[in-house]
Amino acid sequence: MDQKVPGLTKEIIQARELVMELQTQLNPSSVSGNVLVTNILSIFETSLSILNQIKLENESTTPNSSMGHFGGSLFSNCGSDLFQDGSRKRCRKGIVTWTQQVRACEQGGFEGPLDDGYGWRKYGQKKIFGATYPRAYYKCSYQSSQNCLAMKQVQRSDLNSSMFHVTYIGKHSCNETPELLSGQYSPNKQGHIHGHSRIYQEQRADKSLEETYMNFQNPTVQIAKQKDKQLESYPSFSIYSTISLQPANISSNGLETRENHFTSTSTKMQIHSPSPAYISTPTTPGSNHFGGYRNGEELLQTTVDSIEELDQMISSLLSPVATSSNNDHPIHGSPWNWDFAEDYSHSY
DNA sequence: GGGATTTGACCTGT
DNA sequence: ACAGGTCAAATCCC
Repeated sequence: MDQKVPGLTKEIIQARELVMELQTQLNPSSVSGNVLVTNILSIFETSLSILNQIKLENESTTPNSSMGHFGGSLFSNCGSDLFQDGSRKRCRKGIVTWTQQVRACEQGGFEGPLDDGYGWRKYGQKKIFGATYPRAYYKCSYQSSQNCLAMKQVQRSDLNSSMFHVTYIGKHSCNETPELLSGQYSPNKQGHIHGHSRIYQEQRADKSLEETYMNFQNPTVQIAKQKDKQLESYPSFSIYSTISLQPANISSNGLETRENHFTSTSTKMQIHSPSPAYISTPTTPGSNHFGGYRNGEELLQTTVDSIEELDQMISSLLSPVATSSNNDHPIHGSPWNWDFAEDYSHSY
């Protein structure tokens, strides 16, 4: 098997390039077409991650990775968190952690702040051994004022530089609710966070995102950037996260069986949403749902049976209804099922 | 002025 | 010993 990994990796990379080429020839107005292509690319990304992990496991003397991988998200069971780069994450007992893949699209403009509407404060950035790009560490802005212990780590994918791996650690205990889903997280709306206007906050977030992106894009950039910050002309891009529409097949030990990613690609779909962490979802095992999560709490879920329905859902998400400022549930009238799912909680 | 980010130093787990 | 994670002073930016 391990001898075949390089060949298989090469084949997948070739296929991915072909799909990328196909994507450039797609009609931009074809939502479902773009969704499918994006989903295929995401599957390639996942496949490459798996192959890389297999390779790392074969190379290491500790082959027992206990990382579960669900769709675009990775759940840690905290036994031996083996990352893509082969590094291990410190075990955090009793704390929910999950990873999601967030796509950065260089062609687009900024669709909004990098993060999920919560306020994050960057407290560190570290070069990770064996990884091309550094990992950035964030804490909830309200850690000190509200003792919120939520954190996240952002690292650009080595295998697909347009993808970021975002690891959320812990749930928010602060009172601040993300405003994107409630329609208040609009660049045109003002609010105040800790004495700063929302606009200022978003400008900071956008700048942070931009700089973070540049750091991840080229680890050496930050040195030059520091000297020449005002003169740098950065490319614009937007961040999209993935939504898994089909749950991963889960084996008896609770971990996804990898083969099923390949055999069920016709029904396992992902769409990219302009609202990053809100709609992205670690797929809940064992249910055929389309869910959204917000820092560990599932926001919504529904079942998708057809492309038409998917289109309708996307339209709902992108419609003005979804950005109405006074809705507790901003996607009224959409085919979403607002029954909140059981906590998928992966506390260990 | 004050909050956020940067980054080298330090801490901690393996 | 080493690598990941965190701290905190310096710096940035509004």
